[in-house]
Amino acid sequence: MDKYKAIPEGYMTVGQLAKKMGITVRALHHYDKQGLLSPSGESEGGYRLYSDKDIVILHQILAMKHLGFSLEDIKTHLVSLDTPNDVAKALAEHAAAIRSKLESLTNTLVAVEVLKEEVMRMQSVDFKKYADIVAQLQMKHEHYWTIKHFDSDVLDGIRSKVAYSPDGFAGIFEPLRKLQLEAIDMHEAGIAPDSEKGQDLASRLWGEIQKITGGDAEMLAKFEESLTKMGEDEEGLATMDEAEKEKLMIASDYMHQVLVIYLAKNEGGN
Amino acid sequence: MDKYKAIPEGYMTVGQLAKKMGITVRALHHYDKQGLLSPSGESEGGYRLYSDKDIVILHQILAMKHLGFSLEDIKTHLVSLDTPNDVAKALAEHAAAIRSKLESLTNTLVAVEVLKEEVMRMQSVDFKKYADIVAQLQMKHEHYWTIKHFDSDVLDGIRSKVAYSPDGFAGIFEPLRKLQLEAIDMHEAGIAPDSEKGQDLASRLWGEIQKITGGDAEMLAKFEESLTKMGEDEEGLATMDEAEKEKLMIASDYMHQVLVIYLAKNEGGN
DNA sequence: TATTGACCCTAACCTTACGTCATGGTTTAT
DNA sequence: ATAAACCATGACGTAAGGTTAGGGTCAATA
Repeated sequence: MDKYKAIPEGYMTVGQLAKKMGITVRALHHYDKQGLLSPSGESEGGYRLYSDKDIVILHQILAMKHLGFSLEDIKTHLVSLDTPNDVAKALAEHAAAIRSKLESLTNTLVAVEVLKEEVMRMQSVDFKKYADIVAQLQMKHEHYWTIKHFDSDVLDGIRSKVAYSPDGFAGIFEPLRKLQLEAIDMHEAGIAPDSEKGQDLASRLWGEIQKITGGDAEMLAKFEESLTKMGEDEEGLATMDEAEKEKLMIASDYMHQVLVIYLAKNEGGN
Repeated sequence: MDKYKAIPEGYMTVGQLAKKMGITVRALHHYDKQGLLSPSGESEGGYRLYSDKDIVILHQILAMKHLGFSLEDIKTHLVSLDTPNDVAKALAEHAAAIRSKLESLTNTLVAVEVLKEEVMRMQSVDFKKYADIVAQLQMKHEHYWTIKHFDSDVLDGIRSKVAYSPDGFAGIFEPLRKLQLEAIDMHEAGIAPDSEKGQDLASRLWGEIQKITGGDAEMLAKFEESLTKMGEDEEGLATMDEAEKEKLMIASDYMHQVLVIYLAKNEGGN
């Protein structure tokens, strides 16, 4: 009655294990070759024989895969023999990652539906709108104080970039945000804007600005302007607490100083 | 002041377009070679020159890509010259797909958090639990009346499969659900269970059952039993309306008849 | 015991959407 | 004219297996 039974004691072949776990034989072969799961037994003819111990490991592999880990990451985790606390920490981190994915997927959903409405209402298709919608949804996040006071022309000009870049908004503005934080640190450390470190910051900052504006002259000018007038806008600042506001102003001020010197020195070059 | 300007009238080179849209030059090359977007101009030296018309197309490409379409699908849509209504329909379909992804991602999130709690509480790691949690979340859906009355041992035995199969629950039970619908149709058409068509259904049904149970004898028996006693369970049926209940019973009955004959004929074989 | 059918082995090429060189030509500023 | 910055084509690489191909192995049957 039972086709699979006479195979060695307590062992399963690839096919049996695959069926049981809902994966393919090829996947098991792959995991073996990649060193993720080598069966603990072998038949005389060279068949892979998996034991219960192997199944436990396979469960871990599949669970982590379901969580979005790459096989390579899974492998290192398997070797690292982590304690329950480590596991809990990793799970918590992953939960956060999933949450942000959920958020961006939700944005996408909204964008699709808004676009659909547009298409039906206007009886015409304009996919450029899609980028605008996606970008605007992403820019709404209060979290990104980085750009609160940018000229709206600048923001308009980069919508496509924000929408289509692999990591969306963050992918574009995260580097800039880091530079802002650096600027604050340097200000607090009393590093002079015309010092080597200050000018190094300026150089990287200018590079980022170029990247973001795409070298477009008009946008470049407006972008610069936006940087220097950060903090003047009362309305936008209303939602921030004092500490944050303070930081923003310091960063803005320091970046401005540093840039002015940098650009004066490198007028023609670069 | 503007580095890029002396290039032909109203044309951009790859690099300029790439910067503007936040993608890479390589991607544009790729789209060209795949026949998705060939620039409408060319310089004497063989440079690709993109016009505004090309940008419109690129917007469509990038938007659809963001929505999760493959380049190949995008290509067919681009040539199909769809009307606004077609576009709206496609968008609606995609919205549904996104919703189901959202749902499964939400499940994943819950599973991760529950598992984390478990790990912290028990101070031990058991990844098998993960599959159980994920599977149970998926099985909660009322929608799947297919399996409402299955023996709980059967359900226990396939949790890993449900959790890890690429399309989750649906990936495993969708074929079975289709067979149920077929059974109803055949019953209504008055096709005899021992006719050729009836036995064809039986054969496919048996195949599915084998796939789901993985050929395990014990589970196979229970699965069969579950099929035949569908509809007896009052509690589970309470949430269905009459029409659905009726259908379920018809399907269950017809499938049973068909299977009994099939198994009697193919006792030893197969 | 020999055969059969279901299963297993390894090897090797295929897939997506580009990233990343390598090599060499083009444009434009100086 | 020459360099800097851009562009072209070509070819190989990636992740996680899918998919043949060619050929052994296992367990049951004749």
